[in-house]
Amino acid sequence: MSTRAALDTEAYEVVAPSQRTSRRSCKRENDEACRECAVRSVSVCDALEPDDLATLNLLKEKLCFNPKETLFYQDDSALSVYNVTSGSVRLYKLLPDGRRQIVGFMMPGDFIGLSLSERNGYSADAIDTVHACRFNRADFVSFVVAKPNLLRKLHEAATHELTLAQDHMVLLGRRSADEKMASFLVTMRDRLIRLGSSAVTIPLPMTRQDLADYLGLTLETVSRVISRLGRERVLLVVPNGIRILNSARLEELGAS
Amino acid sequence: MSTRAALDTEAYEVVAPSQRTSRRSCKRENDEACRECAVRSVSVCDALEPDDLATLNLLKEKLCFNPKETLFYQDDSALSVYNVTSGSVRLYKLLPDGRRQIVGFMMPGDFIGLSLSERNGYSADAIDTVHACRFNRADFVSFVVAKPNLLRKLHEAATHELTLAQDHMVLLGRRSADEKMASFLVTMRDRLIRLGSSAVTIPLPMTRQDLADYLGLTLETVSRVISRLGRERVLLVVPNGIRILNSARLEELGAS
DNA sequence: TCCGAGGATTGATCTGGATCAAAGCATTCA
DNA sequence: TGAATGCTTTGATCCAGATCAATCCTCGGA
Repeated sequence: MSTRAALDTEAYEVVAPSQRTSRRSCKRENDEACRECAVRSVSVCDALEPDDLATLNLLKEKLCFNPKETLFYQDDSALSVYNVTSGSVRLYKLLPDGRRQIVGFMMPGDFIGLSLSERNGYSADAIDTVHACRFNRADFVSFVVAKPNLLRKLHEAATHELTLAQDHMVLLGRRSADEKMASFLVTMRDRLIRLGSSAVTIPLPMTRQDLADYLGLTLETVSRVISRLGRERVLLVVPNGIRILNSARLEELGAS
Repeated sequence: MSTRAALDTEAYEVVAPSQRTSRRSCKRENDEACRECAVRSVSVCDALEPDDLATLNLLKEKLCFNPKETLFYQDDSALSVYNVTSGSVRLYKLLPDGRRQIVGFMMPGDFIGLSLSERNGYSADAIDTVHACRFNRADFVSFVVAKPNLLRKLHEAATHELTLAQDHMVLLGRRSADEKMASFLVTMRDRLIRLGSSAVTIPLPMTRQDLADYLGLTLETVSRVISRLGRERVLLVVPNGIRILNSARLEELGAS
């Protein structure tokens, strides 16, 4: 059963998925080949030799999603898998009464659909404008079966995500609001550094509600914590992001 | 860096790992071949043909751990991977100040060390008496590389664990104490049913503190919730376990 | 330039679960 | 048989974060 109906009536407004009209502003850009892909080195595709990369290139469909547009819904049949090339995506699960837990933010180079399973375990929406490669799941699975290198890479990616999930459990189950925020910012900074950003300023395209649903807090608490850390000169709130002023203090708070 | 030092001085008393003396009461039982293994059908080994199973059999070492004995510590170099054949294991992460989050309970058929990575992402102790097959990690990795079937199975197991981890995040981040307990019991019951148990009574070999550290609560809250559900005739506390009396009510509370 | 909508912030108050404290209950060992 | 040890339960109180309720930006469109 899809959670689409629930979504439409709940607090989380989204844009309907898979409708050509809603993606009109973003044209297809299939001219860009996998071999020239900017995020290849940080994504699972890096496991492939030039020949196989060329084959993969034929399977891909480059798409663009507008802010708030939904890629797919939890429990729907999983027709596709995705590789994010730019922008940020929120992955989340909803309880029947509308409570939401964001289980991850996906960024350039991240692969969505590692489980290769029949149904989506969560919903996914674009936070800002998102570019992604889409693959038909069945085609992709067939391709993977013949490419042990790629399967190994997918397995590595899956176990890496599992490690992140376990860290997230510690955060949700055992940390205070301040620690949650600090830990999130430190993790985000390190992730951006790995993506090649200078990361003095951390861009936060998501709303306070998104942060709250990621950290297991309310949006008011997130706002208060950020304000307090601002007052303490640990960070500085800038438009669409946060600048870290006192990295040592933040790391101390977020220490794992 | 190992968290062993922290453990020794903290509230969670454990038995030192890898000392032959502490395992003296459990003799080696390498006579039991993989092909006759009771949990094979529910474990990753099921991916192997008879020939390969015989090879794996030579790699395995059947071990027994006493209650509270530690299999390995978080952050230590990962020398082995394990397949649990009987008993229960807690996997947990510790914060520097001793706060603990249990990230999973492993039961017969479960594989520990799916990530095949260099270091342990968590610590693991036996809860009750545990029997497990141990494999040298390097040997196991070499074996896997030549067996795509097994790699596929490991990947499936990893993504299944990821799904469980995501459900656990929802539980930790967005559910009340009652819902956490109910959801845990329902999940445990279904897991036992899949293992072939009747599961009218759910054995709980772990302590209230373990449950608390799994659910992101305190042991007092766990005790109070169980007492309340007992008073409401939803369940009955029995020695070393819980009997579900009102399954419908429990499922309603634990609904996802 | 003003207006409206969608965030974000801040304040006042409430409460679920934590914390502190004291029994209670089995085992095991002397 | 008693007493020590290691859970578990129950009670009293406290507090971090939730909830309820105004404002307060900020930015895009008229």
